[in-house]
Amino acid sequence: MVKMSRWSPNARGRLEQAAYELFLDKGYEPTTVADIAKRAGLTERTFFRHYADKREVFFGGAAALQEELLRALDGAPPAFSAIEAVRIAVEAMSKLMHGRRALSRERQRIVAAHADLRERELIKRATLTAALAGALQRRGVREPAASLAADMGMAVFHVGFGRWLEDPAGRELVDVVHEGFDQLKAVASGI
Amino acid sequence: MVKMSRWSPNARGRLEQAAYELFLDKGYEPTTVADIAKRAGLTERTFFRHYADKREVFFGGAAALQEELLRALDGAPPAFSAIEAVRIAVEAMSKLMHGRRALSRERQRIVAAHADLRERELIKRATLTAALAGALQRRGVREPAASLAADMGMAVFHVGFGRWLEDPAGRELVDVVHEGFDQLKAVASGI
DNA sequence: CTCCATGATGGCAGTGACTGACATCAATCA
DNA sequence: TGATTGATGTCAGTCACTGCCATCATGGAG
Repeated sequence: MVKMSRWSPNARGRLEQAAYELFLDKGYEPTTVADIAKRAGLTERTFFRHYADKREVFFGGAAALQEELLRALDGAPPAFSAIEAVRIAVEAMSKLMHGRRALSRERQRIVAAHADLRERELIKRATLTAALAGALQRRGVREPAASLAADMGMAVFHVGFGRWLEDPAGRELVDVVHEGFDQLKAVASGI
Repeated sequence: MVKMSRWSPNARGRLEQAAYELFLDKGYEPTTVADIAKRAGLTERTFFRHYADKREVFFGGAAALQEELLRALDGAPPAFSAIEAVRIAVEAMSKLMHGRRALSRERQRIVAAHADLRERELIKRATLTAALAGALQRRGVREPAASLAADMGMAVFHVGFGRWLEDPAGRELVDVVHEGFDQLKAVASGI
């Protein structure tokens, strides 16, 4: 039997939905948290029970990315080098963006326009990087190789992501990222 | 002849000094901007004329780093590969930290303890990275090699910086970073 | 010399993000 | 039946940050 609450279900999702609608409509800054809560049929106070702050509502998907990243890394053959394992993990994460290019571009447009949101995005990236480095260490990779490999992998992802959004050929992110690792190797071989 | 102002000189420096003293004394969050301004003999309103926000007072040195980074990159021999040029630039920037290890460690302790400040630090790093990538492009390096090389260089700096702060041997940052580039090459050769 | 523009500052009233404390009340469970 | 739980509401408060206007030495134009 389905549990019935006295509250409308999925408050968190309604808040996220309301936030996106309002951000697209009148922009990020002019939209107050009270506006978002009102549109979701809730109060400002309740918004802050679901999201630590106004920006967080934009980054609900980060947890799923991290799960996939770590899951894939753990699945990489033990014989793989650090950077090969990172490549597997980052490419697996990239597959999650399949079919989301238009959405991603909209979102990126908003994030790029607001320093607040860019800061938050960078911290999400740093968190992913640290998680990746930690998982590499548990795999037996020593420092600073683990941190460097993690940073390099996330750099390839980040650069690839930006190119994917602009790619006129409409390739898949996985493919852009895959190629990025080859380019990384080429650049590094210049030392 | 020296210009005499009716105001005490170096308001900006006094604000920075006051902020550090208060942050070390009672911590970052409990210190209000009004506290800082008062200690500097100014008002809150004036604080915000010198610093865009409360965090910015912590990152006054970033501009000097960027100048040195770009200056050194422009001075690198044209025949150098992208990553070699980046190495020159990042190592030059690293030299600016000479003799500042104790200070840096204090500062890092505060920054690490506050998500706000970590976010701001990441944006400073991203700004440096973007500036470096742009300078590489003006040098003739194409994308995505320029962005990848810039990201790799900043990753080496970042990882090296962390190791430098903890290094029991007390080596210079330049040396830690120099070694970091070799380790980067080793990691990348694993692809 | 007079007057005016400049520029760093102060004062003040506001907005909006975020927090702590307490109340509410349907569902659930002992 | 009665206690507990958990998501929510209400309210007052703090503090970062902004806009607007006033102040007032300095320096230059006339």
